[in-house]
Amino acid sequence: MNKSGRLSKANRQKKLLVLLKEDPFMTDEDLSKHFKVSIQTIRLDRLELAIPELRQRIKNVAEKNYEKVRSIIGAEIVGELVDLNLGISGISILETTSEMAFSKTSIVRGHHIFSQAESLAMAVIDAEVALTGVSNIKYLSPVSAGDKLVAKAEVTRVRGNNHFVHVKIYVDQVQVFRGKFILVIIKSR
Amino acid sequence: MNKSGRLSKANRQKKLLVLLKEDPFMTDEDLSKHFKVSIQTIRLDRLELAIPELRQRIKNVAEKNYEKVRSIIGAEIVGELVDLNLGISGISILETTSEMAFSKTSIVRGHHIFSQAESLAMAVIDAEVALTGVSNIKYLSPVSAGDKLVAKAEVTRVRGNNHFVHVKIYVDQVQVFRGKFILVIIKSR
DNA sequence: TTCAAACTAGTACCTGATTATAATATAAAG
DNA sequence: CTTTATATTATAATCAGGTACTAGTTTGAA
Repeated sequence: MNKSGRLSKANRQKKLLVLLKEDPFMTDEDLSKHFKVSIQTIRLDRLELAIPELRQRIKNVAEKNYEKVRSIIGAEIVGELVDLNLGISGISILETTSEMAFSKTSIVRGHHIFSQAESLAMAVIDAEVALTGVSNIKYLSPVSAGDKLVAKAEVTRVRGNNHFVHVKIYVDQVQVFRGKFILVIIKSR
Repeated sequence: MNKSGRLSKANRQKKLLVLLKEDPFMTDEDLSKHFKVSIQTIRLDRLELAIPELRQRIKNVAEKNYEKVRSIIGAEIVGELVDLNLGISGISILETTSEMAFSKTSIVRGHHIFSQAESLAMAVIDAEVALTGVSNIKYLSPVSAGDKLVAKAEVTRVRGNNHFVHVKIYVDQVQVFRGKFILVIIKSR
């Protein structure tokens, strides 16, 4: 820090990145006041760091989350369906992120794993809507944020409207989850 | 529709609302081309319908979802914790929305219900992080979008690091779910 | 002291708007 | 057919939050 109470360029730019990550809604003017430098300096910093302007940043946040909310909350299937034999088996992949995990341990919260399994189980049943009746599940070992979950579902038995689906989830070939789902078909396709 | 292929004012304004709900990222210019009217007409429409300008709309989307993504994906607990006796019992409430349900039937996807149960089970255990080991769950009857889920958790047994938690979920006093969770404490508080 | 890096200042221009005022088109009614 | 009301379009000035560029000023270290 120099005598006028300002930070060095490198220091300022580092803090700028952090600041904008936390609050992407700050104008150059806000930032110039915050760092006690001119607007032009902020602009130069953004240019050097390849940080887009306020409106673009807001738009990015909007688009990213617009997508995200619709694909996560409203997903018909959690994860990405990579293989499907309707009524027989299916495979889905879910890339876990730090948001899905406990911040202290980076261990992915169980319900994300469950969600992938359940939605895959539903996807393999060839019916307009199936509803989970009963399931028996076991988490075999903890999953860390960043792990790529590969879920494999197999229909093991069909008895009337009841479909028994077995789902196993792996991380690098190591099984981390298994679950038995009993799905009831509401209405056939 | 008049002879020049344009819609009536009322009709256009109705469609304008729908269009912007679907895609809030359209400029006045985009809209004027879409409806084959002048930009000024679009502005008058927005004024009459009290629709904010593009940038404000984008900002709204950004802020709303910024919140949402962090509170839904990153939630430590799904639903709202309304009562808690650490190590003994707890109650949480989850207001279901149409996004949590299958669009065709409005039946809430099972994993949302499971998530509420699991995260409540974890909350009642007095430990820094607990991890679900095994659970046996049953969906007793379908939940419709808009239903208010009241989850009640009770610790039924403690054996070393294993905690047995029973969770029941109700809609209007009627039970819709039950689940038995075995939680393993990783590290005590 | 000097010299380059860092910073500041100023100008012209851009987009997607605003507001206000005026002109014109269209449809319905007298 | 003309008047009137409503709807639409045009025109100009202004704004925020920038970009892009040029030019000048500080400042700290050699």
